[in-house]
Amino acid sequence: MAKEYNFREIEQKWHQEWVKRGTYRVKEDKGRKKFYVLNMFPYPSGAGLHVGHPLGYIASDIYARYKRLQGFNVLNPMGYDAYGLPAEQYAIKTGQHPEKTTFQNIDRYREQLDRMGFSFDWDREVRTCSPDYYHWTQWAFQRMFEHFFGCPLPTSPKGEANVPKARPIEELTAYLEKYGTEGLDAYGVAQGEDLNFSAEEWKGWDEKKRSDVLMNYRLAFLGETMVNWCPALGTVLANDEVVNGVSERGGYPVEQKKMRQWCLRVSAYSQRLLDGLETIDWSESIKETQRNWIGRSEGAEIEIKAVSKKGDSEEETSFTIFTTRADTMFGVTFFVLAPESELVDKVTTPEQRKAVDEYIKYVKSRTERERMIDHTVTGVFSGAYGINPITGDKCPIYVAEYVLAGYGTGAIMAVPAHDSRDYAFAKHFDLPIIPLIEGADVSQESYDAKEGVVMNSPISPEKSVEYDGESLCLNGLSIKEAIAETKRFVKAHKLGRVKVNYRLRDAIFSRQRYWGEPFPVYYKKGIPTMIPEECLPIQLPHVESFLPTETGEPPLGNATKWAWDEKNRKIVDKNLIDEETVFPIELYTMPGFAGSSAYYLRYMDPHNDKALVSDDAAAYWQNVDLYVGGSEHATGHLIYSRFWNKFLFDLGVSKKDEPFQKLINQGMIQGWSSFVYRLRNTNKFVSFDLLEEQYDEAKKKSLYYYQGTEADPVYADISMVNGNVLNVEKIRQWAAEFRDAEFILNGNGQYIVSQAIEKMSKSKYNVVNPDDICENYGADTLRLYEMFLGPIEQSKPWDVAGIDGCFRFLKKFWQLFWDKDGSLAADDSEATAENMKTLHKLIKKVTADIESFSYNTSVAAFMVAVNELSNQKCRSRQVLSVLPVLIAPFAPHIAEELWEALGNETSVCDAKWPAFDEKYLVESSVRLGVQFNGKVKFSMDFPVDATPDEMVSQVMAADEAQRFLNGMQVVKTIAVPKRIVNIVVKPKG
RNA sequence: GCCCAGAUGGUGGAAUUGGUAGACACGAGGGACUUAAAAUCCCUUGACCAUUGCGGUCGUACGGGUUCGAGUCCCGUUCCGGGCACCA
Repeated sequence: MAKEYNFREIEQKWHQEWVKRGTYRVKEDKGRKKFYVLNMFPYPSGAGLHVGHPLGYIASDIYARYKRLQGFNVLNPMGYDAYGLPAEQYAIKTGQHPEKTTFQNIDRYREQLDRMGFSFDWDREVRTCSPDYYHWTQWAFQRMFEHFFGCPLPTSPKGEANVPKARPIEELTAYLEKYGTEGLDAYGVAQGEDLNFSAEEWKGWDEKKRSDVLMNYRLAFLGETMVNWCPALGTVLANDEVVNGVSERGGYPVEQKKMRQWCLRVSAYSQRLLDGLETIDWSESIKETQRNWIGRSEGAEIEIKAVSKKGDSEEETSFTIFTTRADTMFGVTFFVLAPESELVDKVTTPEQRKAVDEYIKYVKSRTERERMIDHTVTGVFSGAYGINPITGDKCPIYVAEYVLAGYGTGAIMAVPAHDSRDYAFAKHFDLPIIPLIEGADVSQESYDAKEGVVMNSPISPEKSVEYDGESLCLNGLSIKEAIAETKRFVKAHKLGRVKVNYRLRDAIFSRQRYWGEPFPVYYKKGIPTMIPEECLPIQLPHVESFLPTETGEPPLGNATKWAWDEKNRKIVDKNLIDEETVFPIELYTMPGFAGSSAYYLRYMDPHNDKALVSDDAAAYWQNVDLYVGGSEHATGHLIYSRFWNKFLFDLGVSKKDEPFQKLINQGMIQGWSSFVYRLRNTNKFVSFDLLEEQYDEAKKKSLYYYQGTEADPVYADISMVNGNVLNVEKIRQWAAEFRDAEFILNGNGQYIVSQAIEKMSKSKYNVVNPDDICENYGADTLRLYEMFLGPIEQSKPWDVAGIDGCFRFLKKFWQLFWDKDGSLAADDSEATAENMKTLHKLIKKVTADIESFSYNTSVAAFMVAVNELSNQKCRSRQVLSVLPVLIAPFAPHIAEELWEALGNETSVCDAKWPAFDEKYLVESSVRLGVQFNGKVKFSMDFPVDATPDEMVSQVMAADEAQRFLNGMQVVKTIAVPKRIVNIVVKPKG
């Protein structure tokens, strides 16, 4: 009897062995080079893992194992992102406390992960919801609170490089004490607020006022921001949770509300986040996404004088506009303010007051979302006029919602000829349009392109105001030159300044939720104060009622023991609050991204209770060499994490400016959703091929009818379907709604379902569970198959059909090592040249493929090699003993088993990755196609080292060539060694 | 609207980066073994024409171009996916 490939036995055995031997435990080892591989840690949802989850884990595990075989000291950890909204939603849905469900889900995940044979060092596991872990989330938050961002101040320690970074807030307070805001260069003055004061003023203020002022600079700060507030749900909602002004869940009204929230000053790091992208090895598309998100734009801020007639007198104020098109100053025909801008109130004339107030009321009634979708032109005249400093023209100032308060200065100059939004507005309000680019036709639409030659700038010389004897003229310049020239002019005559703006917003950092990190903050007489560092972590109190409350009180308000006793430095009952020594603690919790922002640092030193990470560990592991995860985190986690790391880098905690050197974005594995069709208002289901399709233009989807009755699609579980044929008996047992249903079958007696490729999700009943695959084929087959499916970066639907091919391959691979009688086939016979060629071809291919993450082609290379060796009847130990090492990254269980069978006592993980030797691959001759006029006519063998001349003369001498040379003359010959021989001929004469 | 990435057999996907397109796998068809099934093995499988032989023609979304030679490079078009979006 041949020895059977018993994957169940093998895999179980090695799971136990690995644990017993501690095969995957990692220690810092200064003698070896480190390599840090990381997956985005999973969110343990109630549904468990589906086949899509392991894709990235397998890919990174292959790389980690490969690097280890190459002699690197590899860190490959795993943990759980366990705090946040989904965990809480799941708990609410199942009526269980999140503490309970989260730990249940984690256990289930662990069980599933363990089956797949990953080389994770579980001793380093982190859970964001564990106090040992969030201790350091809270710690980092406190440090952000205690820092501001900027270049060294005169009050900073001497000798610091003049680069902007996080600096202790004490340097700022020392400055303010000495100089006030005079000459201060620190990031973070609140938008639109005039924050200038003298040292005397500062000294005169009380603690509360100073605290408020410093909030404008702290990297973690309390700020007033507009949020989508849903009173019925008692929580803030994200933009995507609001649809048409009502909550997505429940349809409750949502209002715009200004709320005091904790925020992180991510925007301070805009330029560094942008610059850092140049130094990391990420895909161009994800870098581009981040660049868009950061949204740097270079432009100019220009001061505009405004006059409003109030009664008989004229009142003069001024405002600042931001533009990237300084060259279009001569085309300005009006100005626009954002409705939320504080200037609106200042400039509005009494005559226009009523109209403006009404307009602002209307704008306030609209949600952020409505404003995004609906671009109809709205606006109102303020009654005031702005004076264009370049032309001296007096242009009306409008208030319109198309100008956003949060970007730039909340005020713009409108150039209808060269901006489509201004154009639409000008047409609507019948305002003049002055074209500025030669040849641009602006009678139908604006000319927005940044190409062309400037004209009408000015229309006539007197239309350009003189400053110190100089007036601006841009006529004849290209747009680029005109922009530069205008900037120079504006700067030289102090009409404004050159300015860079970023779209990146500060992150709102608090949630009215229970299941998150509590803030280590208490309110001492209304002043937010940090709980002393050595008292951390502040543990999340257990509360029975964790649901958001209707009044908007955060659930932490239900905690009875939730006040800070400053004197005794501990948490006490909130009834003891006296505002003298016992103070209320912050009731908000941190958002999901708090815990996931620096977890990669914690893996380096997960049990340290003195620091987030020890200096030694951080110095050894540096940063993540290879990070694997979904691209959906491009503008979330991957921005926050980079921000967080840069902050910790400024503090010296993190040793690298960028946390993730190389990033691979694995694609999604989609599921095949299946639909059965129920005739409306009946319990009859009709086979899909019997339905008539009609396309509904209004709903933009197909509707289905059977004998005039509309049929509605209903999800059927993927396990009920074979191909596209429904197992009727099975579905009757699956859910009550089908038990007594009538199924109308097609002519073949089958019920056909319709199918769609969708994201794998429990609610779509298209989830394929990796456990079933492991059960039927084994983890090695699953690993191999998921890699074989295609490039890891690509999204693709799960199709179980091809898995047999990988299973067959592993069986063949296994059989290579065993004789018919079940004894080991490997012997001491010498490997043939053919054997060695196959082996080294494989080594070369697999090595190159792993380095470039082309795992699908390396699996194919294995299949070819095994077929060849099998045909060669190779028994040589010289060859066979290399194979388990090569396959170990992909299929570790079978590799270990064969490695042991070959008589090795150590784990295959500690073997050495084989080097390929070119000498086995060198051919004595190479077969090349011979072309005439670029068409391959026949093939010939050439010596590998043949020169072009030799190749050509060999072709000319060949009998086959005479056919094509007959009656022809040679025009040209092209011969590239090992590549191609081409003879260009044409008829003689 | 702007930006990014794509389009190759019935299917998933290869192609040394400009050098014989379709590796490998699935599916399909045919055959061997078997009482039978499963498992295993062998052959065929881009299209069309020829098939008693060689073989020939066309083919990488579409239209052009560069080149001895293009799936690969350039220009234009169409379609699909992703991101951003009154960001001045």
